[in-house]
Amino acid sequence: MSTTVRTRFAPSPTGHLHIGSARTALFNWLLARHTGGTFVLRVEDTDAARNTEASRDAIFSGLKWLGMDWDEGPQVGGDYGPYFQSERNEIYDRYLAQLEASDRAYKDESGATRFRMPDQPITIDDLICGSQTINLKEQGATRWDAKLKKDVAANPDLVIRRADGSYIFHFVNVVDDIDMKITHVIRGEDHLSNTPKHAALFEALGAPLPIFVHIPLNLNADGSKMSKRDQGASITDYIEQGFLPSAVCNYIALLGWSPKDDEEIFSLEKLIKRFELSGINRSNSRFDFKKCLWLNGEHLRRLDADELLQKSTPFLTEKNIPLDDPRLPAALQLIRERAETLDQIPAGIAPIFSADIEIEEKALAKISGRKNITDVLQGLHHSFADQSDWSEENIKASIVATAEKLELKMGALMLPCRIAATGKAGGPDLLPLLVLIGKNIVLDRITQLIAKL
RNA sequence: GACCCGUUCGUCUAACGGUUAGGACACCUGGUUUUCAUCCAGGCAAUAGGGGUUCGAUUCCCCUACGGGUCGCCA
Repeated sequence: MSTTVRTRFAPSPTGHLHIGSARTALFNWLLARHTGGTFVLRVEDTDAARNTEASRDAIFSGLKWLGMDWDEGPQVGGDYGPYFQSERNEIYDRYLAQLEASDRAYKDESGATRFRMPDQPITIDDLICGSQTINLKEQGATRWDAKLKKDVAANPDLVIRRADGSYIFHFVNVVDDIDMKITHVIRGEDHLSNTPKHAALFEALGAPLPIFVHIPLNLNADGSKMSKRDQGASITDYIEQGFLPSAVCNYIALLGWSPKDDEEIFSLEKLIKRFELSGINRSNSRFDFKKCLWLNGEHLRRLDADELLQKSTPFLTEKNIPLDDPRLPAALQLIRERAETLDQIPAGIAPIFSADIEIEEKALAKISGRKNITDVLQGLHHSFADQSDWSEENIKASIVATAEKLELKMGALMLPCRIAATGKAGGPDLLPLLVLIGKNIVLDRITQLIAKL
């Protein structure tokens, strides 16, 4: 048996959990789960000035919300800790001593420690991008100055420790991957160009290279780079808008990875089963929120009643919809067929639970011009009032009877009836909705609408 | 600017030299539901451009264009 897969997600806690980072985490997590390996969470907080506790918590809770757990890391521990880089200085000191002992690192005039870049070509193999060879000493001898817009002379030796003793990303990243026995480094393609440097460090530390997997980046819908402020960039956007974690995972998995067949609605379990590194493609992708929305609707419809209630609860509470109302389960079943996100649920079923409704102007405009609108509403009112058993069948019978009396088609009465009862032109299936609202309230609302016209 | 990666319908993608270039979202049209949504059927729509290699290129090679990335004592 080959060695067990160990992957890691190594976020820097300097902001919220970005959707692109979430996807990187997901790919690492999926590979570990697919292969029965280990998923490690490591917090890269070596930049004390930019790290915040709030950000760290947002990342943890974001991962958990998405459904990802970690086998080693903060909160759960593990054999290769600590899992905060800020607590690993002794380990870094030890590895640094190793480099210094072999004269691969030295202190420069400013007091910072530099890694002596080897003067020979370094070749890395990337599972996605192929192999590439580069001479870092040659290429590092100049540096692009963005302001001057030209190359300037530079020291090719990599700074790995600041004069104040704190360590630099490239060094700690490599040391931790060695020390934590990471087998697959799955990360964004923005790190591809850094990888030869990392490979040089691995070599100097006498460690074998992990398998590098640089995944393509996600861009905005217009092709621009996705930054923190862009729509849908933060995982909290999805939480607040009522997306389901499984749908978000499903969608981001499909950005850059393909099962190679026509299946595309995946639960987390199914993703684990199907995920293969060979299904990752090479080109950047753009976000398509409409497809994400569609996928969310699909996941919403697959929820069982209990899950639906549980997922909807925060959104219902926010809009003061009573959780203990016996009509709620039926209402949720009614609305779930046409909701794409959880936050669309309360508005759709609010007419059942709130005493007052607001008549939308657009809706009103659709019927206010009709000649016989008052007759229609009065006819419905009379016929409804006569029903002693407020059932779907009887309501339908009332509508049909009223339509015949007025020499109209049943369809012509549905919209006025809907607007009277809910204030909206669209919504859940009307007959069961009327049942749930209740006879007396429906009658009152018809009366109120007549008064308005 | 140098180096690196990429480029199939508007978008996500399939097709590991031979397909009428497939699927999905979006969009459009019809049907079902006497409402709304679902659903069903159909339609629109792509190999960036130019050279090779080959009997045959979406597929392999080169050039150009475009997009993205890297070039920090940020991660």
